[in-house]
Amino acid sequence: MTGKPVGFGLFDCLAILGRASCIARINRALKKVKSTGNIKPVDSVSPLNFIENIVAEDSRRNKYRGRVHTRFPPEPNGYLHIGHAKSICLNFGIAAKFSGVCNLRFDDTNPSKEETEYVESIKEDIRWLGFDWENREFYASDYFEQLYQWAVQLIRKGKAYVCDLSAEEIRQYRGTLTEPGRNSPYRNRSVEENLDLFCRMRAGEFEDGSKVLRAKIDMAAPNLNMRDPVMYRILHATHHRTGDKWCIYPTYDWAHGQSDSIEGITHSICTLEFEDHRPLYDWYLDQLEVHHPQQIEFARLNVSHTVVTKRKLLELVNQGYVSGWDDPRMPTISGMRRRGYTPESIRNFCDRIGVAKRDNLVDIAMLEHCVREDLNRRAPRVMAVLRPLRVVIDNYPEGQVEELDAVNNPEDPGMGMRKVPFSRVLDIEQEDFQEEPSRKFFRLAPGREVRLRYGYFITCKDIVKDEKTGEVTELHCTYDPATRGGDAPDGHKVKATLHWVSAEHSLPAEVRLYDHLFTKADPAEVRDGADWKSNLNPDSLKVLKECRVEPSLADAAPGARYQFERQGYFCVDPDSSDGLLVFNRTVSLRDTWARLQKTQKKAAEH
RNA sequence: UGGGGCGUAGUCUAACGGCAGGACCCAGGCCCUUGGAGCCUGUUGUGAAGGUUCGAAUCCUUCCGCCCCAGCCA
Repeated sequence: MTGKPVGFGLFDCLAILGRASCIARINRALKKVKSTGNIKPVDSVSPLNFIENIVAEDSRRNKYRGRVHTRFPPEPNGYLHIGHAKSICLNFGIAAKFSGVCNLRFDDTNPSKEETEYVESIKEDIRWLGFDWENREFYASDYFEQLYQWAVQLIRKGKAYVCDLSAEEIRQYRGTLTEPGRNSPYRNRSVEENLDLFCRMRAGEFEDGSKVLRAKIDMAAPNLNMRDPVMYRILHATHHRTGDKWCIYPTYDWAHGQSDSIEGITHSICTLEFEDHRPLYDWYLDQLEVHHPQQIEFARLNVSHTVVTKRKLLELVNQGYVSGWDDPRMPTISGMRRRGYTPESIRNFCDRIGVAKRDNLVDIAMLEHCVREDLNRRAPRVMAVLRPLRVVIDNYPEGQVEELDAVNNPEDPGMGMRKVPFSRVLDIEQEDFQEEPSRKFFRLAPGREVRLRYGYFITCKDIVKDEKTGEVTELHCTYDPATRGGDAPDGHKVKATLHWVSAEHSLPAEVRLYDHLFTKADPAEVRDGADWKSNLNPDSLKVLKECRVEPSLADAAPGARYQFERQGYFCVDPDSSDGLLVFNRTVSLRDTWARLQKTQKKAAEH
């Protein structure tokens, strides 16, 4: 007998059944006793996704000596978007979970599309999201010499050749999905000739497009990627890092796997479309007999009512449909940052949507939920009137100003209190008054009493209208001095509480209201022949210039986030100047009244 | 049509031969000085048909549907 303890605890359970199954059992058991006991379910550890399961298993079996090393490999040809955030969270997250590290590597193999500006923005965005690659900042262009030497090695093995076919001819020789390709007439050049030609390609003796280096694999392979893929092309272009040192550049397929290998990556995580390329990467690595990372593919993220491909985002920027990569309507990290999203909310979103292999279209409501949830806990409350309607309190002493106490955040008493000035002339929200109140509208109307938040109960006594338009321009009300702070001593209740600002003390502000960028959940869904941009939402931006905000906002700094009570979360835009605050609406509050109105309207239509 | 992948509520995702669970959305209720937040309740699901099994989302067979690949882009 060994000296194994007799007790049977959680860890034995874990060891025998596996973690996930064990937690499921415990939770099931707890659910049964939930009504009787005060026990919390075990949910502190979110279940592992399928990639993490693979890594966990590799770790357990001591593959790569238990080492876990991932990388995030962007091409610096555009700004990062929410889809990249998913990949970043995945790669850095796995490294963190399994005590490994994650590299940042720029896959900069195409000088004609890549720029330093993109490199800088990518680094800023990853840092802002909260991830740290320490000193592991790499570039595929760092490996150009090694890649070249490896290409020479393949030529020597008779596994690569210089081909003089034009791009068009290569396409024709490649065959189709159903028909095999034909061998290039240059496929059987001697090793010596290939070596000489490849060397002269590097030396700049040939025109762009006149020659390429190709792997010699199998022109009849059912996988098109194996039909003698191009490894090097001639490109007399200036590279953002290597300048004019090179005039031949490796293709992504030739560079990517070896770059991972050089960095000692254990798990190369990428998106589904590279699944077909894996046999090619494996072939290269096997021919070279170098470290062989394991590639695992997952489905890229799609989000409803927006587009998440760099190509389309670039098009929106270049054609002026948005103001730039950081337009707050863009699903880019920089756009979302400017819009007021927090890194925490984005990371949380990436956690919740999970990782799998099936195509997906995540409802943008999930993203909005995540940022509301975060900002609800953290954003200080403040009062702002977006579309002002003048209210005069006739029985309030002229010239009197009271400083009323207001709570900064009911979710967090630690955020303290502030003073808000109250006076005889106020502004309230236009939509908080109806002359002829509709069904279930319980805000201000003639003869009705409501509460002004942190202020007094007021009753609407009279309406002033514009003689020409008939539009209500001013309300005359009376207040009940006994209700200061918002409570009636006799205990009587009012059904509505309105936000307000003091006309004399409030500050002017511009507010930018954003809606979904596209009207359709899937912008690609178009009637025959129409462009995806025809689904652009014409009302995705509304600018309100007559807004008034409470004076405590005077020193609000760009980037600061607030909840405008009863309206939503707003973020100070860098466009703000000394005289004028500019706010972006990050997301509205959940609005049951608006939803009610919608259903009422629908019911009326039918 | 060749190759590669994928089908679990309206959406996303768990369950690894053993009670189909969670989140979002939606609907209702409680509470309330935000029609906010919070709390409670509810509706809806294994693409289809066979087979193996005491037991199938899970294994097998057939079928159906969707996505990716014919860049010297990544």
